[in-house]
Amino acid sequence: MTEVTDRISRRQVDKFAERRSQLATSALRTLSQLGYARTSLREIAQNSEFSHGVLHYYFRDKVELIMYCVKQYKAECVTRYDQIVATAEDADQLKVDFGAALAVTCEEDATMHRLWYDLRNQSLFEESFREDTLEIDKSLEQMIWRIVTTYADLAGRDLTVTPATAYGLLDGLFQQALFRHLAGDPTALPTLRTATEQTLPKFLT
Amino acid sequence: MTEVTDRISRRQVDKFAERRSQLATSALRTLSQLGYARTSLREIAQNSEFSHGVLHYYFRDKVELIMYCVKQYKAECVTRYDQIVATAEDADQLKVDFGAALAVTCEEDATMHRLWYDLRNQSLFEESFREDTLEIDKSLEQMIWRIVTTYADLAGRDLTVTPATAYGLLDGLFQQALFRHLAGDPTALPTLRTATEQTLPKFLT
DNA sequence: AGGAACTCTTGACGACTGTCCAGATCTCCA
DNA sequence: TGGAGATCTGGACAGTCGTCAAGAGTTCCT
Repeated sequence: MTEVTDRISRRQVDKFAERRSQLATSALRTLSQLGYARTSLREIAQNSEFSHGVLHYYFRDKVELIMYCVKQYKAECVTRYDQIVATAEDADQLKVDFGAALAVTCEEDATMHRLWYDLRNQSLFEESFREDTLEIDKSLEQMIWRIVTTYADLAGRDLTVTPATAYGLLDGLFQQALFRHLAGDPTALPTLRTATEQTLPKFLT
Repeated sequence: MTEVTDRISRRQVDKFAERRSQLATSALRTLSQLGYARTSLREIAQNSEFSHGVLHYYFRDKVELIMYCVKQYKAECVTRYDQIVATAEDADQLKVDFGAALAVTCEEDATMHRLWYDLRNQSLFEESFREDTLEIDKSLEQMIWRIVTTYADLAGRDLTVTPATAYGLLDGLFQQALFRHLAGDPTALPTLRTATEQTLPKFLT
């Protein structure tokens, strides 16, 4: 008896979770196109295959939906450069690969990155966003730190920056490149590559 | 005749400009508290001594009002560190003074800085914001460049960064500190100081 | 003193928002 | 196959939004 209802409820839970994820994907697409300030629940529903009422069947309110979206986005992000770390053989190659990877995602995922910066900024005004945003930011910092420490290891040198500083500096470069790229500046991405390659060595002793 | 009407119209123009500026100041206060997404014209008017209708007497629409606000904010910003540049006597002093000044404004003007980052982000979604935002960003870059070149001069060394890279890196540090400070992290401001002091030397040969 | 021009208030408008709910539709087990 | 529960629709709700305009109030010159 318990086995059966467990199986049932698990299936229902899975289906429930699947639809939540599906709706979150639609929401992310709309959010990344319009930004937080201009995205309404009706707009999200219109870009999905459901009506607007269903959003409140799967999410308590707008905040819960957006937070679910942000967390789903996080999972995609934090492992983005792990392969570069795993396959790097020397410091210079890691440096070049990392700069190139930054430029690639800056171009391909531009709207998602711009959404991330938008939502991170919203957390400065909307208290309910803050906790999750800080958690994601922390994991991004750790992701950068894996790159930087691997780079130092391969170079056989010590680091002169803290994890937070390394993340702050590189995030500044990336954000600047994203702005200029989205503004139509064709030099934004090459500049991001060279700036990254010139910055990483400065982290070493 | 022309003289008189000129005098009149100039006085009227001045009064018109004064009231615009006054309304923009109210708007900036409200915007910095609520953020772009949550600020309405009625809210702005309520935090001023006028009714909401007057906003459309002095500004064509919401976009023109906010752009006027941003430009007014710009004038306050770009000369912020000029005195430090003017009075600096050696590189180490400039380094320390600059880090301290960043930490001070990060604390005292926290809500205005958060508004700046909010509006700069909006320009990634709202095309009409872009031009002015890029212009302000450029002047901030030049402001940072004045600091950095003065620092290199006093140190008697050459620079290894472009103006854009120096701005991107330092802006990343500042933004990170602003986030953590507003999130209640008491180490944010001391960390900003030390990180700035440790970063500036990395710009030199 | 009168009147023209400027300034401001007030209320209205249509559109849009998040939320909720009654009921239609679907799924799936007994 | 029937019916219970899960899922989904579409409309209604009370608010808020930007915008506008009619008219009251003010200023200031002749």
